[in-house]
Amino acid sequence: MKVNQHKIPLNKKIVIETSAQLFFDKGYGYTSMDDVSMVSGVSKSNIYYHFKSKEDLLVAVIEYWSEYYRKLIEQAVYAKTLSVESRIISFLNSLSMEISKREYKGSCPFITLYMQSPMEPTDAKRKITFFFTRLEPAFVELFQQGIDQGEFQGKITAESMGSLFLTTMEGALLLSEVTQDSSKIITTAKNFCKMLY
Amino acid sequence: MKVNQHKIPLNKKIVIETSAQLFFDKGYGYTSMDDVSMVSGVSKSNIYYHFKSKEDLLVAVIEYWSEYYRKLIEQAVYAKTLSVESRIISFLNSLSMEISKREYKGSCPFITLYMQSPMEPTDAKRKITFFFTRLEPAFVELFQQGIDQGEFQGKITAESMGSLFLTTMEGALLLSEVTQDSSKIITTAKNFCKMLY
DNA sequence: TCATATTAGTACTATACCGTACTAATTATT
DNA sequence: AATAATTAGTACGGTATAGTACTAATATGA
Repeated sequence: MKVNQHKIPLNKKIVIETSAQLFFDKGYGYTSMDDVSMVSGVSKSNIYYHFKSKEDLLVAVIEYWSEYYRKLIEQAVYAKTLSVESRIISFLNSLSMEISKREYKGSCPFITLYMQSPMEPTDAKRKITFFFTRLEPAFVELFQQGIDQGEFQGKITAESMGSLFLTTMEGALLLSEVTQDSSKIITTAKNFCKMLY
Repeated sequence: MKVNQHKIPLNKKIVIETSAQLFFDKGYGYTSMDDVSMVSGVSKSNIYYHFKSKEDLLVAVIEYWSEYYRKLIEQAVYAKTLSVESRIISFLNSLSMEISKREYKGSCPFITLYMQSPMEPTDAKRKITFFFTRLEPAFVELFQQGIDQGEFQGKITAESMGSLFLTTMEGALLLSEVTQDSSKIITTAKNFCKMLY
């Protein structure tokens, strides 16, 4: 009846999930370790038992978000019975639903956290960079399917399409936050697809 | 022979320009008022003579960047002898030159500063939102010219094009920083234009 | 000239917050 | 049962930093 089969201490998981939300909502710099302790209900001493520093916790949070989005995107890419555009739209719908749930605060955790990092290279920043380099091929594969199935015309290569799409949607996520307009995500995606026909 | 005709105290200007760079490079939260004082060479007491708080200084910095980019974009939009694409490319070239000058740190000051702001609405955040709402019509006008001159086909409206372009380039700026790849800006723009032909 | 605005310097306060130390209880694990 | 891992609690140290107080010098403008 144990929830926790893999020896991951329960509190460690709670702390990661709590601070993932807090860092995302309030920002890394505006979230104190005492905040994390209070909101999670885990004692501060226990937090420092699991994480040697706040930055160490940040790295764990980034791993958490990486895994979270990796799964989300995997679902979209491998639902091969649907058209590429409908897979894109359903993926973005789940994204924009989450964003409106959090009242337009915090569009993309990776960019948000990267921008809140210090100038110096850190493990956190490296992990974020790595996430994006891993992400692009997934989108390229998606558009390759779209080209192969004749859904999009091959005016530009699948590589360019995937890269451009990722870039565009990243911009849409951020601008939807800055302009408080969650509809931007879907309209951007639709316009993008229109240009590909 | 006075540089300073409009009664703007010299030090005030120096402080704004210095902190514009520091906030951009190091980040708002990682820049102390003592840093600003040391780098600018203006005494801290004098800084607080001109700005009642650090956040007040931030607002001035955002106004500075707004004006800076407004001018840059104005030049691009109203150089009507050139083709739209070449105006876009030359505008983006000046952008990416600046970015490589600062060694890929700090892509878009507005997004960077917005992401570093606290959750609560602030004057700074409002000014950034305002900047982007003002920015979009300028790009729309640019693409309207492109359609009118037959440079782009009207597969989507000039409104959609302008909005999509702004979104895409914003994403390119950010991802060029996160992935440390300044070429992304130009390649993104070129691919974007290719899709419009 | 005289008032006002701008400047530097120095010292200081208040506080938020990361991280540590230590104790002791409780919960796995073997 | 014994050992190790996980947990809470409490208190505190150290430091960075926003902002203030006050004095006094210098520039500016009327």
